[in-house]
Amino acid sequence: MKITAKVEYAVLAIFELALSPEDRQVQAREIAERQRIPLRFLEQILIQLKKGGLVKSVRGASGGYLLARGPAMIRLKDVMEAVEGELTLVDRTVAPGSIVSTVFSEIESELLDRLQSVTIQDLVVRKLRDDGIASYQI
Amino acid sequence: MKITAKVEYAVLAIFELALSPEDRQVQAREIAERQRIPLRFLEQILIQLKKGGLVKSVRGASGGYLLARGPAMIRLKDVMEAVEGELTLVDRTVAPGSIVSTVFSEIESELLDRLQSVTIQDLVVRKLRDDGIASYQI
DNA sequence: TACTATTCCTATCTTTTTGGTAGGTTTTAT
DNA sequence: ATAAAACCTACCAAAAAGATAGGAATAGTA
Repeated sequence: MKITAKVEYAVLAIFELALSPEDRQVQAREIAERQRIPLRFLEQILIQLKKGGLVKSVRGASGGYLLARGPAMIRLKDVMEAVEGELTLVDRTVAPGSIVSTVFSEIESELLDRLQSVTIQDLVVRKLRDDGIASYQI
Repeated sequence: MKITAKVEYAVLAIFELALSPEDRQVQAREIAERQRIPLRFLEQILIQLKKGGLVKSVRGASGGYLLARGPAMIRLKDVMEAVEGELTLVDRTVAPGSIVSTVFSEIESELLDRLQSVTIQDLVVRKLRDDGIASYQI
């Protein structure tokens, strides 16, 4: 795989939702401004995240988005898959069955496991800790 | 990063050189036929591998390529870098300094370490073992 | 009811990357 | 001399990435 701008935008958006109070929808416009994401592009990403079951939306004026479940239940891999489809390091191998291909597959699996191991909650916790440390330094 | 066809071709080519007797050059044409790689494309890849210091070449009629050092001294990461330049999971992050970007960087480092941990010798050993097992099954 | 702000759907567009091809030069064994 | 190989440079087509655009559906509010 490759962490494209789109994937990073998706994670940033989910992260932004995780940081804002539960049950209070956040508008695409807000996220776009805070994270410097092109609004029309972000809209498409949010729709994909919705289809992937990661966010809920409220339509109409003063609508917005919320997480569909708690940040501890959302993994980095989920978010990436929602916008990228199946995650692969090797798209279509050129020598199927070869040892080279096998080894790449093994490494791919390990990478996926790693992405699975990180939750959005983890990111939030780390941010709070980082901000805490930063505030001591003033 | 992403394991492109080009990268896989490069590893397959190096692997092919590792399998053939030392100090006996192998022609691009041979590698191309054995691994089903478009010859003209492979030629370019071999030149990059040479510039990367991984292979030596013998020019002129009945020339060819050899590994520049033993397979145990060549790592998967070396081969990939020779043809792809610097390996990155996140090309240019969209939110530098953010926790999201930091976590992706950490995972990238781990992936690079993993690619560093595999040598071409490892691939050769595994192939011999696999072939051994296969031959028992006849 | 009209207006406005928002989500949502579909299409299009531009740039970059990928995966080659092509023509020709240099080198060397025979 | 010839042929076969490495090597160099340029080009090209398809796919992916990164948006932008037009407008429909929905809902809060004056």
